Order: sequence, then C-alpha cells, then structure tokens
Amino acid sequence: MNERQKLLLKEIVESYIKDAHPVGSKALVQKLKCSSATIRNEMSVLEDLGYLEKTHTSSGRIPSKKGYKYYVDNIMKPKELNGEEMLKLETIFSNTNLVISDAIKECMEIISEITNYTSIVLGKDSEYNTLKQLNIIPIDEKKLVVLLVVSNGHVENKQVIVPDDVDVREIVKVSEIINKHLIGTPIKEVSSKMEFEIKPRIQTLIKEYESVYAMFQNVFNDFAEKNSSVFYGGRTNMLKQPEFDEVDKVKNIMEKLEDYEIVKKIESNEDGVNIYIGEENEFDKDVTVVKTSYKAHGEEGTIAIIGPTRMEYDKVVTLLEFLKSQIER
Amino acid sequence: MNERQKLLLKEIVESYIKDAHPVGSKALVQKLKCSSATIRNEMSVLEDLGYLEKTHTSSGRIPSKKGYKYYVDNIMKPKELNGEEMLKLETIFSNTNLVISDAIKECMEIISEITNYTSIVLGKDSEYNTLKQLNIIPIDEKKLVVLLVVSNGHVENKQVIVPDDVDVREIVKVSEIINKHLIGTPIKEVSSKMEFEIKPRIQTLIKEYESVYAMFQNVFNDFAEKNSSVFYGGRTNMLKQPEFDEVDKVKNIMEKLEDYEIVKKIESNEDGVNIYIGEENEFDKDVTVVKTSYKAHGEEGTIAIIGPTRMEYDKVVTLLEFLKSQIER
DNA sequence: TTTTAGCACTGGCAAATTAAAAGTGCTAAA
DNA sequence: TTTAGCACTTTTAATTTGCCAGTGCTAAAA
Repeated sequence: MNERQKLLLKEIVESYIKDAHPVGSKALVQKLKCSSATIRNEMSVLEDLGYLEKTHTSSGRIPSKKGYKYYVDNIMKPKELNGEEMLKLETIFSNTNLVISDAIKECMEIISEITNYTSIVLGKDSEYNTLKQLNIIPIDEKKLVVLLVVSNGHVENKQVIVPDDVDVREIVKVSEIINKHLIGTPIKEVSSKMEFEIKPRIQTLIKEYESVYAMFQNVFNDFAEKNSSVFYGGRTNMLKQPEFDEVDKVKNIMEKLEDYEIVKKIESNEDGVNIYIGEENEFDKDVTVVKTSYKAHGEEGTIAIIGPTRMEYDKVVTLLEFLKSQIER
Repeated sequence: MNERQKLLLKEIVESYIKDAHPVGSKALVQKLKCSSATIRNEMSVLEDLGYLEKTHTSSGRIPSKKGYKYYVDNIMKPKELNGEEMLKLETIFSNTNLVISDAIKECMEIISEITNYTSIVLGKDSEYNTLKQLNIIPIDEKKLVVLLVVSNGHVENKQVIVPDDVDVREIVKVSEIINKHLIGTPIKEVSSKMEFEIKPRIQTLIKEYESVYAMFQNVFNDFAEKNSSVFYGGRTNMLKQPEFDEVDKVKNIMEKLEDYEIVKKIESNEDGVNIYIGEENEFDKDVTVVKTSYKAHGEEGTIAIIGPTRMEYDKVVTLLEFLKSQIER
C-alpha cells in the first residue's frame, strides 16, 4: 500500500469512527490534496484489496474489518491523553490506602465513562497464590461461616449449614488440622491434598468424618468455581452506540456479557495490548475487544474494553497501556 | 362496576397481557356472550371511567394504569402454579446445606427465567444484627485484610494498606480492643461507639493512634455504605419485552437498575405482596414493580420483580407469595 | 503515465399517496 | 336493553416520487 493509500485509509477510518457516516470522495479533497476523482480511483483500489466497503452501490465508503485491522496494525499512532483524564487515573493510584485490585476497578469504571464503552476486569488467582488461612466462625448451633484467606489477600466466605449428625467442635478440629498442614499450599492443589493428607488424618480422629470431609470438599469446590472474579464498568454503554440500535442485537451482546463461560475466554496472558475485531472475538461481528494482562504483587488478571468495531482504537489502546503502566509501578 | 364490566375488564387485561395487541369488540363476543355492539357500549363506559384507553381513535382498547390497578386489586385470582415450576423452587429449599440467602437468589434467578422479567433481591442487615467478630489478617508488611463478621453470618472483607508510620502489631492490638468492647454492638452503632469507647482507650496505648483510628473508621464507613447487598436475576430480560423495543427506553430503565440509589428505594417492609404500576415506581411509566419483604433467622430483605406494566400479575404475585412462604418455613 | 473535469447513473431516504384492515360510534329497529 | 348496520377514522404496509450524495467511466489535461 502506497503512502497516499495509507493516508486515505487513515482518514476514512478516523472520519467514520468520529461520526459513523460513510465517507465520500469530496469530503477528503482537502486532506488528500487531490481531486475527488483521484480519491474515487484510489478508493476503488482499496475496495478491491478488501480494506473498504460500501453500504450500497452509490454510497461513500466505510472501513471493512480488514481495513480496521490494517489501520490498528500499521497506521494508528498512540493518542496523547487529555491531561484531565490522565490526572483522574493517576490520583486513584496515588491514594495509598487503596488496594491495587480496587484501584484497577475504579480506573476501568472511569475509562468506561470517558470512552462510552464497556470495561471488564477479569481477576485471576495466580498459580503462585497459596492458602493463607482457614477460619471457622460459628454463627449459631446450625450455621457457621467458613473463611478462606488467600496469600494475595483475597477472602472468600461461605455460610454452611452444619449437618445434623455433626458436632460443630469437630468441624473446628478439622479446620485446625487443615491449617496445620495445608497453609502455603497452592490453591489449585488444596482439593487433592485434602484427599491425601487430611482425609487419612481425620478418619480416626473424627466420628462423622465422612460428613465433615464432604462438607469441606464442597466448600473448596465452590471456591474453585468462582476462582476468578469479574468486574464490569459501563455495562449499559453498549446502548449508547449508534450501531447497536436494534434491541435484538444489543440483547445478544449483553447476554453474552452476562455469560461467564464466554466472558472468561477474554482472559489474556499477553504482555501487549491486543485487539480482536469482529469475528475475532466471541461477541458479535460488529464488536471489538481490546485487552491486555496485568500483574502486580500477586494480583494478576486481564483488563478489557468492549465496544463497536467503530471504536476509538488509538484512545482505548493508549488508555489501557497507561493503566497497565500505572498498575505495574 | 357491574359484573359484566368486571368480566370485560378482566378479559381485556388478560388478552392484552397475553399478546400485547389492543383488544377489539369482536374478539370478545364469545367470552361476553353478547354482540360486539353491546361490548362497544360497555367499553366506552369503562373508557369514560378511566379503566381503558385507545391507542388511536379507532383502535381496540388497552388497559390504562388505573385499569391494571383495578384488575390486580379487585379481579385477579391467584394463579395456580405449574407443578414443575413449583418443584424446582421447592427442591432448592430442600437442599439442606444451602444458606437461606443463597437459596433465595437461586429461586429468584429461576423466577426470572420462567417469567422473562428481571428479579432483584435486596438484602438488608437487620437492625438486630450485631458485630460478631473483627479479624485482622496480615498479608505482608504493608497489606492486611480486615474481616468483619456479622451475627447473621454475613462477612465483609477489605484489604488495607498499612500507613507508613504504623506498626501492624498496633493495628492488631486495636482490633483486640474492639473485639473486647464492641462485640454484640448493633452494626449501626459501631461507628459512634468507636468514637466514644474505643478512641479514648487507645489514645494512651497506641503511638500513632490517629492513623490507626482513622483507618478503622474508614473501613467501618466502607462497610456501612455497602450495608445492603443487591442481587439481580435476568438482567437482560427487559430486552425481551415487546414494549421495550426502543433502545433509548431500555437504556433509561437499565441505567436506573444499575443505580443503587434508585434500586434501594425498592426496599419493602410490607408483609404482603405490593404492586407499583407505572408512575408509582421509580423506573418508568411502562414498568411495574412487584415486591414483598422476607424475614427468616436474622436474614431480612426484599424480593422484587420488575417488568412491563403489561405483566402476568397473577403469576408473578403467586410466585412471590410461594417463595415467601418457602423462605419463612 | 497520472490526474482531473464532466456527466450519466444508482441506491437511499423522506415525503406523499394509496388501499386494505381493524375497529369505533351512532342510529334505528328488535 | 340489546343488536344489526353503516359511515367514518386511523393504522399499516406498499408504492411512488423527487432529491441527494456519491459513484464509475470517459476523455482531456498535465
């Protein structure tokens, strides 16, 4: 692609991102410094190459998915952030008594506000996270709370009804044994260590050990299931985008956003910011997902922005990169 | 209103609820056992009384808000639940190691599925709930977790960055003092008791007591803010209703559903099931909120269904009543 | 060889037109 | 009090129309 074609693609993408109208040849005469006829010729070349599309035979052009892709890969320059926005994000991180995961959530909420896209933070319990502490707190004769503290500071809690045949004191006893032997165990291995290290120990000690053992396995399984946490920002922002003006389309996308099985596929291990346009993501042909991973002090996860393919790529990428850099400081 | 008029209103409401089309006089000849002319006369009476509306001069009738209100107050009979649905809800409650609040959430999720409306569970920390236990769990030199256990079994946790000038051991010492003097204190009074009972005690004991005190107050304030919890079921169901076919309208309603300040106004103390049609609720003139409170073993809160005014009132009311009865057993 | 002016042509869009369908209100008779 | 009958109203969908933005192509200019 020659320089003029690149410039042409750039102008079309940016104009279309700005106001969602197909771009005609006359509108670009100023920018390209040549006549509309020349622009039409070049447009038709770019269309043959698959970078542009028409909405109908005599409409202006819009970028194709391939066009967007070329734009983000070869043309787009990082956008300078507006000072006010940058300051907002920085002050959140300068708040010293805010834990990193909370700071990330607040920032993504703000990014959703300034971009009008939906943001997702997908927390992930790192493989290096270990069991820090297991607490049993009796609430009454029949109810207790199991608390599980992870080495990175995450706490999970679950209320449990004590089985009829079991004495609460026996549960506490088992929890002491678990604390004695399982602290420092990576979370993923807890379940199997229960089987091989705890079960044999309690068989002789505890009367109704089967009930108690089952209860603990149950609790650990529950924890394993909601292993990673999801945070959403600007959930309803989808509804603001002109391309999602049909309720059916929005419904489809929002239902997928609610579906953890689909959302968890966003999880990223890449160090850079990656862009998934249209068919490249799980949501919709007119949706783009921009995402990157973060890692800091045992906290680990993915931050992602979800919006229309007609997205302010330069701004979103810069924002995510900026946030990532803040996190990792 | 005479019997025939009641029957007429009933048939119109139920037919419109069923398929969202205005109801004409001919369609009711069978049901009313009289000619369409007679029905037209009666319709026009009901319209003068304000129970019916026309969408345009020569359309069939639809119920007005007042018509719906009369229907739910004077005409509607509880709907018998389908056995399968009832069983689904009952089995959830028969699962003995499920805590009541989790059972409620699962049930409301199911109710959302079977009705295609949105459900909300608004947990409320009862005034009788007291502080059960305060735990400090150091994560590393600079981070710790504050755990707050409430007498009903709810657990709140917050990660805190230890201020530079403070020693973790001093925080632990303060937590011991709090545990000694504040256990059993109603949650609402904790903050003021901190001021009058804890602050004086620690002033002499703790070096940087101001920092530590501020930290704890901070944490308690955070807890107080998210005092009550919200659970949503079928968040996107709004999008399935034909009356919400304009993105703008849905956006409005969904934004309100996201806004805790608005949602918490749903909170109910009423023992019965109450219905708020159109302007009577905070959401939209075409939305109805059906809600009731529940109370069981220190767990307390509100369950609510949100849908279009054209709602299957009989079914929703019966479902909520059934769920409430299950909760209170 | 590249660029440009000019012009015929195309599809979309909005406003206007039309015809059919659904339903009402009113009148007069049962 | 109820009903049959009919004129009238509005909606809806389909069609028509003119206009507009924009294209593709051709032939001339650079």
